[in-house]
Amino acid sequence: MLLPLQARLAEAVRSAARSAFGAELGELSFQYPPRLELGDLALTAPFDLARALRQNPREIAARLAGELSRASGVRRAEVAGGGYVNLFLDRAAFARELHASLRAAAGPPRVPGRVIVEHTSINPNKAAHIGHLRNAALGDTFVRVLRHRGREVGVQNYIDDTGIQVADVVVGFLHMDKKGLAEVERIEGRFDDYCWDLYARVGDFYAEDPSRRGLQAETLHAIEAGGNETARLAAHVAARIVERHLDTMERLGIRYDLLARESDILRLHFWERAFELLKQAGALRLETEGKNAGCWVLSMEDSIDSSALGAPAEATSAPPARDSHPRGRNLEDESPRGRGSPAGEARRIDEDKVIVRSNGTVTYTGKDIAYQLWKLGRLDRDFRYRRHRVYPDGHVLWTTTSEAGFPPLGAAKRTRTMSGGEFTSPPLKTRGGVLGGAPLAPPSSMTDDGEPGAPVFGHARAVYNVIDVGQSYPQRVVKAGVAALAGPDAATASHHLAYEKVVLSPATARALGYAVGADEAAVKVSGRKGLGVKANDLVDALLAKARSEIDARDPERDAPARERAASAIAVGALRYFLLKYGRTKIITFDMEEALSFTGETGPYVQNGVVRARNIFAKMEAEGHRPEELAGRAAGLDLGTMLEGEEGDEAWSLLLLMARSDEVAEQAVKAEEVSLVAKHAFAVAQAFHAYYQNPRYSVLHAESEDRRAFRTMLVDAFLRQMDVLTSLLGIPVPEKM
RNA sequence: GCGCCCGUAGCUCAGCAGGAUAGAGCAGCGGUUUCCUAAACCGCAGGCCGCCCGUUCGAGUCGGGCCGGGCGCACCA
Repeated sequence: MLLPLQARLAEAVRSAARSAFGAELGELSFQYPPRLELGDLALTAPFDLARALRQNPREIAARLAGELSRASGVRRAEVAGGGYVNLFLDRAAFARELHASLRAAAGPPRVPGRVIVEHTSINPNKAAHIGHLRNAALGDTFVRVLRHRGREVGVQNYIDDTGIQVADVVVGFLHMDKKGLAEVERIEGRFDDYCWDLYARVGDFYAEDPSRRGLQAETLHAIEAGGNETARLAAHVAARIVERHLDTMERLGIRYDLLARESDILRLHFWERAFELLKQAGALRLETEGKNAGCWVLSMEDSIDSSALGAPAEATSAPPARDSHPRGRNLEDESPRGRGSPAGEARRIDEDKVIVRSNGTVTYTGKDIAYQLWKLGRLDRDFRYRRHRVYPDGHVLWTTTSEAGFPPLGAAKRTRTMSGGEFTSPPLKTRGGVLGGAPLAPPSSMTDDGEPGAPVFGHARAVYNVIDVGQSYPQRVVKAGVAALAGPDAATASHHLAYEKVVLSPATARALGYAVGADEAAVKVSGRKGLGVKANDLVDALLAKARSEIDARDPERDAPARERAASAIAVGALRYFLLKYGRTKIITFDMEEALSFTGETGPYVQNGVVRARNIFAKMEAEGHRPEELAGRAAGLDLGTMLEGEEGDEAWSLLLLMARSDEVAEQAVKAEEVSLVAKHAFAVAQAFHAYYQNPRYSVLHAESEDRRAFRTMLVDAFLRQMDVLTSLLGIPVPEKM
């Protein structure tokens, strides 16, 4: 709401600067004076002009203030401090417009082009833990904010179903537990928890006898080759764990559009194609001597313009130098250091990164380059798709597939073209045919291939990969590969949304049964050791806490209502907890703190909304019509209402709410969703304070006009919070 | 060695496209419930913004250099 006004005022400032000083101002931003008495918006442009013009900033400010005081929407403008121009807005007009726009709930204009956000991407070999939740909460919230700001977003969850982590669990089943596919299928209960324990045992199994690592390699090869019992077991494990992960995330309101499986990337030969293209482009070099002899390497030095890689040292002026990280996967384990790389070994910087090993196999990074190229619509291959699950609201989650019946790109003619793409590769063979006995319907308008009705995936204008910061280096390699093949623009379109890990507080680690040294400030989560807080356990603990709080307050509440509220509070508490920290901050997870429902927490935010709703409920119970009253407020003398002590307080609340869109926009630009969380808290806090004052009672207002005015304020708050809580994925219970 | 992240109140963190007396939450102390009641509100106390130098009219915010902590720099993912 504030954004259009700011744009208008910025234009007025520019034109004033032009006419008064003949100066051209670039981007200018508004600030907020520290106190309401000083003004509603502050302008620091005079300082910039003063430098350029070598004049006194206060004099410049005076000229600008004169111009701006005539701008529409501005009541007055005054010079303050060393040369600020402080603007006082026309409160009545602003309030009217704000309320109208909140009631209309009009979104921002659509921003053309598809955006892909990849998040979660947990190895499908064990239960999700707190670190994975941070990834998912971050990604999911970023998606919500992007959509709010008009982007069309596709959410992808990458499933590494052929990787070493799945192989380890398979080793555990086959060689430790002596269980084959049939036995594993019969395992009941929480399969992800079962594998969690098993995975930890496999670590010990290898440690006891290093030669057992051979089993790992053997298993991995069998999985990649496919068509054997081991591969079928791996597929079963991965598929079952993925279901558990999806269920876990569903508890938190986190959903996806597509599961992108690594096995499909392999079987549909994405890498082979990317390899060809990379060789053609001269991006890869076959090393003939040295330690990388026989490998295809990607040069990290001269690949392309280094600014496109977001090289950290680069001080690019255009975008805020925030995006200095490439991308990777949701790493959950400490890297197995200590084996074969003794400390103190010479560590010279590698300018080259091996993409294809001397034995001809491709590295993870190579596969990732292919996947990233596909996301950007720069690979002339596509997946086949089929429906994976339908969420309760009807939303369909698709999965990639390479199975027959879902013809890949190249087999059928493609109606939708890829930007600049050429289809030189031979069509892949496909058997076409039937699905579940039913003949395949012709492709829908949205899709060319695969199961009918699949939307277009890939072909993104921008890609955000939510991956932990530890993988910044491999992600830079991916970016370099993309740059080498698709140019700097494609690299720039690839964003690594890097976030720091979650570690455990000593108290929490001890509670989990781990010995913690007195000098340790934090304990690292370790999937290999089975050390960590499992996501479902955490949600369960939050639920239990919420239930007991509800019982203490309102023992009469019926069971379903109680459960609904407990769930909302648990989810709200957890999501807010995960979102309130900046993403580059290591979160030291402490169970007691996470279970807190007071202070700067999700429940505090929820409670603000519930209290506002209570006002309306009470009004209705006493025969008032809040909706109607709020609508009538537009006809009030808002100018008078917004004066005086109450007027000031109401005004500051309105002004704060009005900043929401600006905050969301900043969150997108800075790739920092904690801004939205902090803002939602601030708005709730302002409302709590206002609400607390009995003199501002809506129900017991001194006049009908006052009541209408306050009703409008509460109505605006509810509508704004509806937006903000949705952005954060925080549900609001009917009652607290 | 090179690179990245972090270092702000006792604790956990905001603030960082430079701007007006540095803000929250928790913990502590003291208040506020016949009220749209408290998962809340008000007040008190608590800060060489790691250190030094620089740029600037102005630095917690930018640059350089240190110090401390974490992470990365595989033919692992």
